[in-house]
Parts: sequence; C-alpha cells; structure tokens
Amino acid sequence: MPRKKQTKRGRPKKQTKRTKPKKTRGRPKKSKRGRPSKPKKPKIKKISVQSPKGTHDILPENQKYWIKMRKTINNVAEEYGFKRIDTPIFEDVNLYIKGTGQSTDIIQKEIYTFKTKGGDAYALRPEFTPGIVRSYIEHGMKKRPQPVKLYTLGPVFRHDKPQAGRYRQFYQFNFESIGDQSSLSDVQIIQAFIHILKRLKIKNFTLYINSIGCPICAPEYKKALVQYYRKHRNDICVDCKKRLKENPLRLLDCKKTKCKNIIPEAPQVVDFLCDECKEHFKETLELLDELEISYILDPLMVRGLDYYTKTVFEIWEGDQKSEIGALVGGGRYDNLVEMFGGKPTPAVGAAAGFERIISIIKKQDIKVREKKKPEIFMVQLGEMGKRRSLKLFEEFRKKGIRVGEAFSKDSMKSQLKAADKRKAKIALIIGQKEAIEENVILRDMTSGNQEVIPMNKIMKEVKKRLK
RNA sequence: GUGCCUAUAGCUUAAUGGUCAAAGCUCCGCUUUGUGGAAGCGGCGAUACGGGUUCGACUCCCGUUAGGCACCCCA
Repeated sequence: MPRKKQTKRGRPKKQTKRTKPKKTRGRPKKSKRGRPSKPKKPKIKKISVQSPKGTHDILPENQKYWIKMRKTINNVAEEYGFKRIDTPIFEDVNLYIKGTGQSTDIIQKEIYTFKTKGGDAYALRPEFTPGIVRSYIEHGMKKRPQPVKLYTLGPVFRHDKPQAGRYRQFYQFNFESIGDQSSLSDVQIIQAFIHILKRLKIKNFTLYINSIGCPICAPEYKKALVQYYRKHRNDICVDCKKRLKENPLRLLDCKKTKCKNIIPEAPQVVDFLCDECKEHFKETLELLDELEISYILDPLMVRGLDYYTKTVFEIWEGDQKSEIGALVGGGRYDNLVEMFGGKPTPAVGAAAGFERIISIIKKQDIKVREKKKPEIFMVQLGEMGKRRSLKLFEEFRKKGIRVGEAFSKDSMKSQLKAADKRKAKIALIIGQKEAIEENVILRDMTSGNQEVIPMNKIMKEVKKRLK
C-alpha cells in the first residue's frame, strides 16, 4: 500500500525567520523593535490562559442572542408593570443561608463565599430573590403601592460541576411580585415568563405546576410522607435514606428505579393542603385555564429552595423533562419577608437562565438577526488622505451615520477588502489627489461605480444614497 | 463529590509505532506601488503537562491538568 506521499520537501522551513528587510519608516520615536541583532529573548513565564471552570466568554458573534434576550425581557417586564432593580452581586452570606435555606444544595455545596480583610463573610449571589427581598425591606418598599413588582437580570454564581446547560457563572433574569397574596400574582408571573419565551419564538415548552402548602399544612404532609417511607426503608437508595432525614420532600424526585417504584403509592401534597392553600391552588389553576395557559399538574415537583410555599412551578423545553434542565423555575414565598425582619408579606417570583434559553434558541434554529445599519467605509491613501478621512469620519459619526475604517492599513486594496468584509454599502476614497482637490471618490460597493464628489457635498450625497 | 469519554494550529479535521506532523477555514501578505468580492501563490500557527515502554511515540501505558457528558441538584 502506497503511503501517503509527502508532497513538499526540502523547504527550508523554520529558521527562515526573515530579518525583515521591510520598511524602517522614519519616525524618530521609539522604534527599537525587530532589529536583526536579537538581544536574546527574555524568558517569559507563561500563565495558563483559560477562563475559570464553569465560566464562559460571550463572544461578539453571540452577542445578538444576549441583546435580543435583554430587549425582550425589558419589554415584557414593562408591559406587565415590573420595574427594574439591580442589587449587589454579593451580599452577606447569612442572607442566603437563612433565605435560600441551610439545607438546600445551593447553600450546602454550591455557594461561593469569601471573607473581607475586615472579617466580614460574603457570598456571591447564587440567586436573586434574597437580595431583592432584602432591598424591599431596607428601602421600606412596603410604603409603596402593593404589590411591588420588580425584575432584574445579571450573573449569578453556583459552584456546581459544569455540564450541558450548567455553569458556575451564569445569567438569570428574575421577576418578583411582593405584597400580594392573591393567586393573580402567581399567574401573572407565569404569564410574563411564558410571554418572554413566546416572544423569543421558542416552540414547544411545558409548564409544570404544584403546590407544596404552607407552614400549617406542609408539616402534616411531611409527617405522612416520612411515615410512608419508613415502611419502605429497606427498598430505597442511600441518598433517599439521607433525604428521609434531612429533606423528605426531595424523596419524590429520586431517579433511581427502586425508589421510583415507591413514589406512585406515596401520599401526595395536594391531599394534605389546608383550606387556604387548597383554595389558592384551585384559583391559580382556574386562572391559568381562563388564560388558556396549559400546564401539567406535577404532584411530585417540590423544588429545592426552603422558602417556597404554596405554588411552585417550572417550565421545561419539550414535552417532558429532560436535556438541559428547567428553563424557568419559581414559586410563592409568603414567609421570606418576615423571616428577614419585615412585616409578614406574601410574595411570588421566578427566574430563568439565559444560557439555557439561548441554547434552545440555537437548537430550534430560531433566527436572531443582528440589526445592522447600512455602513459606509473610509478608505485613505497617504498622509493627507488619512487626515481628511479622519476628519470626515468624525463628521459622519456625529450625524449618526455608521462609518467603518481601517486606518491601520495603508494599501487601498486591503482597505477595500475590509470594506467588503464589513458589507459596507459605500466606500469613500480619499487619496493625495482628492485631498488636494477637496474631493472624495464615492464608490458604490454593490455596483462598483465611482463618482468624484466635492468634499462639501459629500454628506448630502451619502445621506441620499443611504435611503 | 462519584463515574464515563476526550485532549493535534484561533476553528474543523488528518497522520499501519518510522524522514522535517498534513490539510481546509480564519488571519496577514503577494500576484495589481490608486480599487474589494473570484482565482493562484506565500506567511503566521499545534501534538495540554510530566513520566514510562521502544532503536524510534501524536500514536501504547501511568500520572497530572483541563474540557465534555452523566449522577446529585438546578437556571
């Protein structure tokens, strides 16, 4: 069998380094680079260049998705009467320990904490709700018309093991409605999130909803659940044994087969709800029906944050839960404000992840356009041309016309190439001759036609052509 | 935290254990010293790191590191 032939050979390769016969272009300033007499290269200590585990860069070519998301969120928020709030990226660590909940995974293993030199313990926010509730109390928002409807967006941090749809620094948007106990608020939050997804053209997502009761009825249910599981103690996995002690509600979403067998027979929350919770849940579902928002009753969904009461819900892509996890998660938290020292104040909220939604947008091949204004491009030759171009560039910029440039390039060829890449509609060429004669060459990049235009008429002419 | 998979240039990929690691895209330049898109040519640029086996390792083995995926949990 003939081995793959080596095509080229004997090329000097390497060490041809070329001693740069190139221009040395006068310029008395510093120019001590690239001299042939190599002064032996200094050892540069290399450091690893890699974003920290679980973080990622949002590169220019992806920004369109992020811009679209933010815009949609802002619009929908406004339509539903939510006001923007921004809270610090870090807070007192206790805010989360108490708020999010000591027993939750978020606190137990995912929270980023750090101490200041003064010894204060802080945590990077793993979610928005505690910070917003803190702000509500701190700024006496109970004196504002209730409910206070707020939204925010930005990075949150969880020290998780990264995988599909999961990051350590990721972006969420969050809606909170504080100060209304009515199920209307629950539904409005759900509605807002659904509208955002719809406006982003996401097809095929499913709302799962449940009620986990309140401090009156939830303990009853827990008791019953624990009792039931005690009977089956020998049939459950190690993790579930732990859950049985620490967080019984979570028993319900164990994925192990042997545990799954026990779940269907387990008591369900709905049957234990007190009258108030039952009524609230009923109302919520009725309102959803009325608004023709379809949902799946999921008696097994309990969610992982301690502060939830009554309504909990999630939105997943597709017909069943799978893939990259929940797109949206939220619920009611009627006791959190009080827990933080405020007056008893009911509240409900939800959050969604940017990265997950964007990955769905890409997966569903939804087109997101970058809005690009038509652009003109400055092409300059020689010192005088460059100066004139620079000046003209400013004039166009001030008039709000997008101008591209490649001032660092000298040849017309490479500049036109750059103009072409930028998809400029018009190139304005100023060389030595034009600069002296106070003219500009206007080149239509589509047709290739050129015209010489007096400098003082160029603005008008360009405006006309861009229309 | 546990398990599985992966690691070659900025990106996508190639190289039965055997010369100097090959290509496409991108980028820079030349073919045209004042004219882009096409074509041709040239240039920059890589075996993650450390050991081992071998006459010889991108290739096989071990370790480290990093990444992906799954579990846990969640956006």
